[in-house]
Amino acid sequence: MTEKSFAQKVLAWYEQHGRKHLPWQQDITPYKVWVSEIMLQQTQVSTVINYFSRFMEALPTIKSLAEAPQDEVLHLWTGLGYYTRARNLQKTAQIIQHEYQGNFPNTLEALIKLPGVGRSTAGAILSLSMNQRAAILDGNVKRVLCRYFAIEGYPGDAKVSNKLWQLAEDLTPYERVNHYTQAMMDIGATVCTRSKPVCLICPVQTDCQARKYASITDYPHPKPKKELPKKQTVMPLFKCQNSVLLYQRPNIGLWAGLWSLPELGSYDEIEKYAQQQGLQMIKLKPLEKLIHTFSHFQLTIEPYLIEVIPAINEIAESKKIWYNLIEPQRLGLAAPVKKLLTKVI
DNA sequence: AAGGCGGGGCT
DNA sequence: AGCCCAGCCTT
Repeated sequence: MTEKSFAQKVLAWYEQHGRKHLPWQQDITPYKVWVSEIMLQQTQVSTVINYFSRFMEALPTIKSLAEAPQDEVLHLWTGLGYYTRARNLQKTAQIIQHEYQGNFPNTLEALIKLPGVGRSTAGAILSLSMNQRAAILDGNVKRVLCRYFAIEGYPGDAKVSNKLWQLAEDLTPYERVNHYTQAMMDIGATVCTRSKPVCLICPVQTDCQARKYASITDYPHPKPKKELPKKQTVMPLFKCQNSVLLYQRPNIGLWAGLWSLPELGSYDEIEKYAQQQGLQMIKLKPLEKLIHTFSHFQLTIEPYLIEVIPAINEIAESKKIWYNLIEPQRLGLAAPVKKLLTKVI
């Protein structure tokens, strides 16, 4: 006896555990599958059940949907979100009504052209309602495949997505595609869940690569964090005895109202700045660079510790202070500034 | 508080 | 092609 194929295992699982009593699985039609798929794109099954039933009661046919007032369609959609989908739903119903004599097209190419129907939804309609061999790749299936094959990379990335589609199509059986498709979605939704997957009851656990390496929840890889824009600044710590020169930031913008070190564009500006402030530089020592991450950018701080002698007739300014490191004044400091100050005591 | 979801629309 | 968005829900 030869080893069962992936699809055979999935189909065997479907017999026992697959969902067969959902409202859109009764007296299956392309219309029901389509409406349910659009709803399921954004909402979980338990919620969709009620919306779906109400929707079908009010608009039981493509024709009724095509001819309904838009307000009626949106009313039935209220609470589901993504309202352009409700509008697309009606647009597509009108196209089917007028250009396809009320019958769903039965090819991938034609289905994909319908507004709101992409490759995955088209695959679902073909396989679930027409038992045509077509693959789907919704979030559930993506997760199952990413884990089973330990797919590296973010599934939203085009290269990774192409790979997943290829695998999804290769695995799709020639018989009982409808059951296979339903089973894949069910496994993703009930077994191979995002967190706490129940591998022990999974029909394909033995060959699952992610499970093999005990790294199930490492897959699918998360969306890579966008690299934050990088900015640089030079911060001189002008030090005289136990005090460092700080200045107060304006009341708007970054670090509003907090006290900070001077922020200079480059090392070359230090001397000029010191001169302006009437500071005589005695000794200069570069400190270790400091990276500070904001929500929207990353700031690399190049600090320099500079011993200075202030001018005799130094002018006091309200926005300027000699901050005593031994007996610190009580005032607000920008976080990285606070950190820098602890290093020079 | 962040991230996922399938497709559309913009660059 | 790659990026961002929608609106609600889960984690």
